[in-house]
This record gives sequence, C-alpha cells and structure tokens, in this order.
Amino acid sequence: MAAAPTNPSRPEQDLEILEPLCAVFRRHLKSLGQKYTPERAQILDVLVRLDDLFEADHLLAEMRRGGFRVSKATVYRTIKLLKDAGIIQQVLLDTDTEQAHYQLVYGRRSRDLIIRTDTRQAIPVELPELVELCERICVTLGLKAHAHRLHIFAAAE
Amino acid sequence: MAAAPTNPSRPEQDLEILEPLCAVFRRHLKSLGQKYTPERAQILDVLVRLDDLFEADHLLAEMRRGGFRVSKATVYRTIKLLKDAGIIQQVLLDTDTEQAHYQLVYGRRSRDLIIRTDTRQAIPVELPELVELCERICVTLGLKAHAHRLHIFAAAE
DNA sequence: GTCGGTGCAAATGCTTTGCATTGAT
DNA sequence: ATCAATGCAAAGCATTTGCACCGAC
Repeated sequence: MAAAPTNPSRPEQDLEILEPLCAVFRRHLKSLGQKYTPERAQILDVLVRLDDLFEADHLLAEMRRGGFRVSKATVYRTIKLLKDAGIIQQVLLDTDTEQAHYQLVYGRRSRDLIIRTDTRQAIPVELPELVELCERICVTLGLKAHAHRLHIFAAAE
Repeated sequence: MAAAPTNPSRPEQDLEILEPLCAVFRRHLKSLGQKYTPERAQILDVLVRLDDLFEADHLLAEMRRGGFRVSKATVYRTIKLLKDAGIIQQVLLDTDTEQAHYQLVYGRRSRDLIIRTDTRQAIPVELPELVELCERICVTLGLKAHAHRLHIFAAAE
C-alpha cells in the first residue's frame, strides 16, 4: 500500500493538503519504526474532508459511510498517532465535556479558533500579532514560547 | 451553616477571595433553588488554596488531608456547579487526556495561562491587548466576542 | 520472515446516577 | 415539613488493551 485511496469527487483544495500531510505522517511513522497501513491511509483520506471540529465517533462514522471498514480501536490508535505527529490537535469546547474534539492543524498557519456559541461552528482565524505577544510575555519570564492556542467564544450580535 | 469553615493558617490573600467567591456561589445556588451545604462550603474553602490547575481527584485528596469528609460524588457534583457559576473553568493540557483539569477563574482579570511543558506548571498571565484583539477580529466577522482562553506552551530556554 | 498492525471483545478509569437517608430552609 | 443534598455502590461511556491472526517492510 503506497498511497491513500483517492476519491474523484473530493474538492481540489483537499487533494492539495492530502499529499504533504500524508508525507509528514509517513515520515513520523518511519521515525518511530512504525508502518503506513491501508487503514491509516484511509483515515487520512477521510480526515481531510471532515469539518473543522470532529470527534473520534464522527470520524469512524464518516469512514463507514465512505465504505472503509476500520475498527474503532484503530481509529483511536491513529488519532493518538496523528496528535503526536502534530497533524491534529485536541480542542476543548465549553459546551460539553463528553467526547474529545479534534482539529486538523497541519498546513494551517494558525490553530486559533473562534467558537460560535450560537451555532457551535468553529472558525479558524489568524492573528499574527498574537505570536509576537506570546513570545514577548514569555521572554519577560525567562521562558521560550513554542506554541499557543487561542479560543475565542463569540456569537452573532 | 452560614459560612465556610475558616482555617487560621490560610494566607491573607486567600481569605480575601473566599468571601466574595462564596457570595457569588450562594447567589448562583439560590437562583437555581439549590442549597448551600457544609460540604459545598468546605469545597470552596479547599479550592481557594489549591494550585492553579487541579483535578477532581486532587481536590478530593486535599479535602481529606484537611480533615473534611466528602464523597467523590459530591466533589464531582460541586465541580459541575462551580463550572456553571463561572467560578472555575476546565483547562485542556497537551500532555494528557486522562483527567479533566480545572482552574479557578473567579476574581481573576484573566484566565490566560502559560503552561510550562518542562515543569507542568501553569502560570496565569494577563494580556490586556488580547481582549481588544479578540474583539477586533470578531467585529470583522459580524460577531460579538464574549470570552476567550489562551494557552501558551513554553519552557525554560 | 519479522515485527508491528488490526479487529474484536473485554477491561479500564473517570464521571455520573439511583436510592435511601440526612439536613438546609 | 418539604425538597434538595449526601454517600455509597452500581452503572455509563469514551477510550484503551490483550490476544490471535494478518500484512507491510
């Protein structure tokens, strides 16, 4: 198995991200002495077409809907790998504590989000000033900032 | 039972926060037709002396260490109430997904944190510019920001 | 041919809940 | 006196794991 299965109906911009994302994941796996399996490829393939925020359950359901047969265990195991690889990131919503929510961050300049409390929609935003702000405050404490995460909770006026 | 039990060894600044915090909680409970019980008072009392980040387990252990006898169920039930009252807030650490972490936010101007990835220490920070930044970006999208949460991941250089 | 991966089902562990009793108002 | 809270133990439920078989390298 060399590449993720392709889906001709998938929009162009997803194809663009899938290839480098796949390469990053394969590199990460190789560095750990782990293998790139068809199941993992299928998960990537579905992942890039998911909404901004998704849950393990949701990913599994989408896989099944797409005709892929993967076990729940594999989905959870792969989510953990993707998190370690820095491809996805967990997100904490204020509204519920039940299931973990994840966000694709690979290929995004920013992982900051506006979370609409009225529609439960997540909008990625980019705040270049923020990076500088984080670095500045850390320097005053003798620390080195290596990442940040901002969630803004907002609603229509 | 009218007030939280006092502990003479508790530092001054904690006493300062306990009283208004207690008032806010009692008001919240009254608005829901719920009662202010000794157990809830004891939890507040222990809460204000906890580190910046704590877990349900940790709170329970501290309670026991302080000689209070509360059940695990009551701790969880009270944490939920405190969350609803806006007194504490859940925090998502990158490092683990196991237990939920909480942070006291009542009486804080800011709920922003630097999370030290080397020591797992959480440092509250205040970034007044950030509030304005959040409002500005939301306005451009026709939204009204009502809260935000920033986590900066950093370590000693 | 080796290891690591997968699926299944069972286990784990944080969190929630049902119920009888206790207690705040 | 009433209605909610507590404690205990028993669920619940998302996530993890053990194991036998399969497949990427």
